[in-house]
Amino acid sequence: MSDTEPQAEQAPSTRPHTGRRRNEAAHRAILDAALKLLAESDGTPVTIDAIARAAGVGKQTVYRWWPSKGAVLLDALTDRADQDVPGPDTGALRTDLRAFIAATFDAAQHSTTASALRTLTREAARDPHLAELMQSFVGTRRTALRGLLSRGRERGELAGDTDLDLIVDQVYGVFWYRFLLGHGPLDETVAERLADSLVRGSAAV
Amino acid sequence: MSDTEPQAEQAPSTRPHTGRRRNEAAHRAILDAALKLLAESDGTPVTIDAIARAAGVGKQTVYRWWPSKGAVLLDALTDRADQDVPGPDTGALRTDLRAFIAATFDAAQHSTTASALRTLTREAARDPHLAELMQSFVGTRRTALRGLLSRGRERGELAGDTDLDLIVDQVYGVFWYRFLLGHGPLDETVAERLADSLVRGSAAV
DNA sequence: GGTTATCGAGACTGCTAGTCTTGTCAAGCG
DNA sequence: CGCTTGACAAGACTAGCAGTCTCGATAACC
Repeated sequence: MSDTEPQAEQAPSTRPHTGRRRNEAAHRAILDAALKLLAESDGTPVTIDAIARAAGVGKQTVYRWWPSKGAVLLDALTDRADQDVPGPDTGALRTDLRAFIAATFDAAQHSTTASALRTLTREAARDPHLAELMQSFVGTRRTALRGLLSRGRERGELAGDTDLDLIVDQVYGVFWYRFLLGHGPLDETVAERLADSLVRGSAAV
Repeated sequence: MSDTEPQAEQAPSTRPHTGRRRNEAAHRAILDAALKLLAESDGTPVTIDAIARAAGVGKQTVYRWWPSKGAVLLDALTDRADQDVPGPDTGALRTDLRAFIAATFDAAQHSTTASALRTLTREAARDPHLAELMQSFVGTRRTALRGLLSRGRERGELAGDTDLDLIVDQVYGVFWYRFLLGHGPLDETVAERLADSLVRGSAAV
């Protein structure tokens, strides 16, 4: 059971001691180890002990820089994940929305990010601190989508009384629901169908 | 910290010993205690120890009848929750859907069920066994909704190539998303807007 | 050159799921 | 009647994990 993992990253004793200065190499090793374990474990929780062992650091070193396990995990994910939020502006709501949704679905397909995100979500269910951190991570994207919809409404592509927040939640609702349960596809076809029906459903009369 | 709870249900020593026969009173006491704790704890996990103590039974008695904590919790919820799935049939898809969604939203508003369901979901994130049990619980409702949509499509109220599963997931996606995060309302107005835009979005041409 | 902050390692606390133990009690069987 | 047996309440125990604390080593800083 103790040797099932590829075992660390070789770095344990290699890394030079930096005395009273912060050891940036250790910082990186922790993030790398966290991301690696997050990506490998499909669903099963990632422990701090495992991260520390894989990074070749003491647990105290982890807790010196991050307040909780959740913080480490989220940091590891955002560190690598493309932080750039899609903000397509093709001039037409339907195509903007198609692009946005497709990009969102696509980003979640890359297996490394996917299993990391899945694990992170599961952990967030128990860790309020992490849940809060994830809220702000997700908030950025929600805001971008809302802006995109708002532009469309101003151009008259959506009815003036359209509930934009509801549309945002329909998009992310479907996304998370399928992403977490995995009972239906999240491909480009679905993205287009969803975008089209959302626009039609709230089109100006 | 040990006396914050109303403390048990008085029954501990009151309940008569049934010797070699199963004690149905204990069975009920466990379910009642589980539901009560589930309803009281908003978010914070419910422990088996707490259930056993509140029911005045030994932990072994709990595990004699249920395989895991999750099984007890789900059993407690389904035992009380209205198991009847809404299946309105008004003759028109738009009104059927409005009624179905409104009923779903409404059922989740009753505080007892709501916090129980929320806690249960959080636990399911960590307990695969419970997650599986919940799938079948939820599956019944998904099937009912899909049937409702299918009827509408057959009546020509939806385009023939409509992706019914995507609509189902939009409904439950929005529901769970808002239910768990609580950032937006789940009232009748939202139910109607959602139903209307879904029908319009996939209406036959 | 002494102080000080970081480091790796790992012991330790506290919490919880699930198992095992013990002594008790009544039902069923002879 | 009296012994066996299964369920029961209580709680000790194991195992796993988050987060804290301790310790000896090391190098920066004054």
